[in-house]
Amino acid sequence: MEAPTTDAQVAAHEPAKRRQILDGARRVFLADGFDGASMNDIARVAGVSKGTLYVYFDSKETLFEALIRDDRKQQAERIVFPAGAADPRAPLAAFGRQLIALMTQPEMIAQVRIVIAATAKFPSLGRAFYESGPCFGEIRLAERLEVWRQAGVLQFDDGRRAARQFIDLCKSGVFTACLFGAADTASPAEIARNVDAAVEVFMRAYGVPSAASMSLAIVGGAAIEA
Amino acid sequence: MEAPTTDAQVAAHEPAKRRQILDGARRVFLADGFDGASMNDIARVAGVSKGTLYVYFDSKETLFEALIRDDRKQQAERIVFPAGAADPRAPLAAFGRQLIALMTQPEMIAQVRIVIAATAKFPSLGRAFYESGPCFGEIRLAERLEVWRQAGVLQFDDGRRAARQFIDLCKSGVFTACLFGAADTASPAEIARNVDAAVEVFMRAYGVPSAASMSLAIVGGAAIEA
Amino acid sequence: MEAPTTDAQVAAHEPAKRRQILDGARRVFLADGFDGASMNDIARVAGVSKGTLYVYFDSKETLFEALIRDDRKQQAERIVFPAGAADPRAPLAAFGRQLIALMTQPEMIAQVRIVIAATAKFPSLGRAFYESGPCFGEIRLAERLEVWRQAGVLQFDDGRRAARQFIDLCKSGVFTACLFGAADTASPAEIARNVDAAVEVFMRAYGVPSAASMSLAIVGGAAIEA
Amino acid sequence: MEAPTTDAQVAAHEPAKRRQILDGARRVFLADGFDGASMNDIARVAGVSKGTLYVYFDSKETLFEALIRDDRKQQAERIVFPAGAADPRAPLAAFGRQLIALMTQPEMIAQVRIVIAATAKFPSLGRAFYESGPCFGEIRLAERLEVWRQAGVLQFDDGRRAARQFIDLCKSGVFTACLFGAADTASPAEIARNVDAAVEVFMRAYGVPSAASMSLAIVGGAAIEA
DNA sequence: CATGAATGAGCATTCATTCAT
DNA sequence: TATGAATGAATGCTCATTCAT
Repeated sequence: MEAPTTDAQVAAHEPAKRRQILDGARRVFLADGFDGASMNDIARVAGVSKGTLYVYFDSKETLFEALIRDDRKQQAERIVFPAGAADPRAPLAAFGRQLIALMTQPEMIAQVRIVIAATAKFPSLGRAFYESGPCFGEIRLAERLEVWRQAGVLQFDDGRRAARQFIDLCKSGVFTACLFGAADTASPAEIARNVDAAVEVFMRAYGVPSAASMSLAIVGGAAIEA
Repeated sequence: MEAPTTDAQVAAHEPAKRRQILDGARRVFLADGFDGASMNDIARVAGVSKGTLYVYFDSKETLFEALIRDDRKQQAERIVFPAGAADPRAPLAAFGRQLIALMTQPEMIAQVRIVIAATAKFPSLGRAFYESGPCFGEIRLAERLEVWRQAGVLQFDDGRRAARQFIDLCKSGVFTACLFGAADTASPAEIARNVDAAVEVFMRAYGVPSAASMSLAIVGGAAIEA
Repeated sequence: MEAPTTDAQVAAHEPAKRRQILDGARRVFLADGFDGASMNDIARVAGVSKGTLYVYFDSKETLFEALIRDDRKQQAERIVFPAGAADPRAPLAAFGRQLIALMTQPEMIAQVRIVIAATAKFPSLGRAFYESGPCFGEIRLAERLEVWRQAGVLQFDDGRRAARQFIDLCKSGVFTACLFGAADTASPAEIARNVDAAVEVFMRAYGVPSAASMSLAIVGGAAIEA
Repeated sequence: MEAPTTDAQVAAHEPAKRRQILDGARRVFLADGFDGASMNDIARVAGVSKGTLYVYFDSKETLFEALIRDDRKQQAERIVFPAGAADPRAPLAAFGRQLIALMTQPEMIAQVRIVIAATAKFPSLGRAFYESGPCFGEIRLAERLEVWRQAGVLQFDDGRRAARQFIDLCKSGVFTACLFGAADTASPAEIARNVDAAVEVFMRAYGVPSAASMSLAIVGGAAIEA
């Protein structure tokens, strides 16, 4: 019933108006949810007529999908991954704090909620979100961990798993609470405490202890940062 | 010219019919989402008239809340927490496997999705779910960890945080993937692998190196990752 | 579809419970209107079950009709008609004040409103109300006027018309305003002013300038309009 | 995420369609009453879709109010008030006959009934009706009476009250009977009789006895006017 | 290409009435 | 006789979508 939609539409029509519609749609969808949002509201907020909405997007569902996919593309680039350093602790902590601060922002929570809800209806959408979000961050972090492993300050078999575990340890307790509305946001102090605990656990599990690493560490700073 | 009811209705009338309605409602809500479910459908699936629905529950919202709360109550009792044992590894692993198997069941995933979606609209519901679900498990696990701490096999400052971290390490990578539809379910093998890794990380972070294990640990880096 | 209802039901069942139902029905109907009243509310306010309602009355309409007819019977007896006196002015004024005070009571206004509304649906009910209310008062007043006419202090051809005109002059300006919600009630002062003006107009139109009153009237003009 | 509209909608869109809706609404409301009328019926009778109803009017209530207000506006203009003339009798009688003929038309009776019923629910509507109907006529008539008073053919203190009394005398007996369904309409003959009686009473109460009548009045009328 | 009036199926909810107990 | 749970048609209202302009 659709057809070449996806690609055709991404390129179709005035890109400026397309963007304008998506911006209006984002505000309304995030505020009211997929079902709660009405095309009327979206048209009004976007400043176009209802008819125009249907020129650019075949249906409410199509518009929603396009919106989520577009957003993902932009957000992945906002995160700064830890630069190499002799001791992973500080960079990991900085990365964790940054990540959790981003993830617990109300708009991000709203978006995650709506995507999770939509996944039941549009499985491909949830998958796309997962791959460009959690998965993407995991891969990038794993690349950094690998550098430290090669430098001999970390040891693990499965870098992806270690990266994932670190991220989940950082989220532990703050993200889930926000998602279920048990907390509105996480305060910087709370985030810091949580991330520090995560770093501690992570380092005990994967840090190379011993005189060996110590002696390495003495000279290792330079080698590590890759 | 109205009535008190609230409590009367929560517990009201024929409990069998109440259950019958909740069972129908569960099927429809999980299949179609909160907004997607129609009271008409629920009545049909439950095998009662629309009017009867409103005799037992004041509104769609009320019915949904009752459903989620009831389910929570039942599910909390299904989990068996690790019994005391000299070595925490096996009990923790058993607990983790059981927990993750439960959490990655398709119906559970569907329910979590719908609750997260509903949290945007009814924050109290999300909070209730969080408290009787994630939070509850955390507290119970923390109690067990405390036993081991007093037995001298674990050491930590904050038992709640440790418990939460263990659970998040178990979920790491499988639950989130299911939630976003990136995986349909987790295979027992996958769960086992993930939970074992979680136990390993947890024990390295919080385990007390006893004389026995210490000798292992000296050379144990290699042994561990298996 | 009914049958011997009216009479059968008037006599049927426990008269005490019948009264109890009618009392509850009155409160609800007057508060909420015919359509606004629900049989549920009536049952609750009357303190009987919904089923019992239908044992005593065939339908909501039947109950409503019975209620209005019963009420009419009682109210007609509340009015005291002017006793004979040499000069009609004082008795007429007293009667007028009493009548208007009764007619502008909020409950009476509510009842008149609901009956007028119901007349569109149940014409016989409006007619019954009219005959036992306005019409009845008119006839009784006409009887008194006739006494004065025979005493030679009033003169008119059509006693019914004169009576009706007097009543309408009394109501003039206060009753209609209440009926349309332009006034909540009429204050005693306002009623008195209006009734006095009515008496004045009525006496100028129908009073016989007797020798006695004439001598008064010669100088009395000033006294009158006060 | 809503709109201003109120005024926009009162006057909004195609005036022709607005009129079309109001015409349909009038037929249904007058036939079935406010509660008895369904928006579905109104849409069908008006020949528009239910959705269109709500484009032009925010709610059933709004539609009803607009209908009543519009009708009022038109009807107020239909009445011709008595022109000045030396003798008020003929103009007053003509005015009275015209007014009562209008007020006893079945559609007018139906509308008055429905407004009175609605007043219990929407007091502002009753008040608006009163002010643009009874009140308005009263004021206009009082203006004419004043002309006669200045010409020396009528005398009174309170022109508004006199006007109101004249109107109520005209209505006396016919309007109330129609309202309660005790009469279907008033025949021209009946109206004429009633209005003539009203003029008679009114002139005796407020007329200045002319030279002609004065000789008669020498013993009565003159004294009266004070 | 853009508009916004029009559509009508669909929704949550209410309520007069019935009937097994 | 009295009950109140159950019914299901009907209600006011919304909204994704279409289409004439």
